[in-house]
Amino acid sequence: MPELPEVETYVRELEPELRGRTITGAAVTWPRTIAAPHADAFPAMATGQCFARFHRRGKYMLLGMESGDTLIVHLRMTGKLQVKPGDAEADRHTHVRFGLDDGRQLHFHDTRKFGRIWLVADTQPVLAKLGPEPFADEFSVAELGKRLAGRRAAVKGLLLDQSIVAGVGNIYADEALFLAQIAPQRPGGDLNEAELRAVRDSVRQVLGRAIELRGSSLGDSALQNYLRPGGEQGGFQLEHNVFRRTGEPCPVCGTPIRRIVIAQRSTHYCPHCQK
DNA sequence: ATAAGGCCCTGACCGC
DNA sequence: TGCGGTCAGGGCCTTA
Repeated sequence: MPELPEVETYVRELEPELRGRTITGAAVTWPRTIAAPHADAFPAMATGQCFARFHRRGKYMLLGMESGDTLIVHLRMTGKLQVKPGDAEADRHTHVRFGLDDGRQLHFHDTRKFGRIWLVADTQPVLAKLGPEPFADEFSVAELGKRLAGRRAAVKGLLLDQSIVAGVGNIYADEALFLAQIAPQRPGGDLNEAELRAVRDSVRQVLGRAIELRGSSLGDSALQNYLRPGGEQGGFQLEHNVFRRTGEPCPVCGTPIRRIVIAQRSTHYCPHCQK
């Protein structure tokens, strides 16, 4: 599932492909994909726009246009944004197609149909609720402590809350808590300063390494839920310590990795190393 | 304010 | 082989 490292990879790899290209047309075949403007108005608003600089905020891709508008793309579970040859067919899971002035196409493909696209002049309303970027100074130990203070919910669930820190999803929450040696079911408000620092540092470490390896691709055959824009796999799945390794030995102590459910999400951890 | 549960979707997978 | 039921999972919405 695309989280911050996967979205960062998309932004880095798509910008050189698309920058300077002009959209010559757009077709929407699953209207709910378009969050704004209304799907009926989307093709006309997109047509004629030229791609400029790309950015990322949390798990949102921000494709800046020369006009100042921004095409915001959230891949959610299974979304993919891929540049294709001009004669590429749209399969049943391709819900938005853009024509480009170099003859190629840009396809938004999404098996689960949870992904969303906005084309807006002002990104602020879409991004307003997001917490700090993990690599920003604003994601300090003190700030994290303030956001977790008094919270009784499990720290794992709180790491998935995008208003606490932006960009962490199920894979990286589990991997960060393993590195931090914190049990995922611990109430967030119970962490002391050293533990908060361990969580903060581990989130950065795991996301940074995953960006270097261009994300995690999990082998779910047809549901292969993350591929880079060119269709290649990322490499961080080879370094997962706990995620989807239930029953396998902990790489540190050998205790079998345990799977539990927290906040309706599968959670994987080492019951010996994580206190 | 916080927490918990439902919902959107589809394909994989399981048991019979 | 075929079929029905269950599950995963991010973000948003509703309910308590």
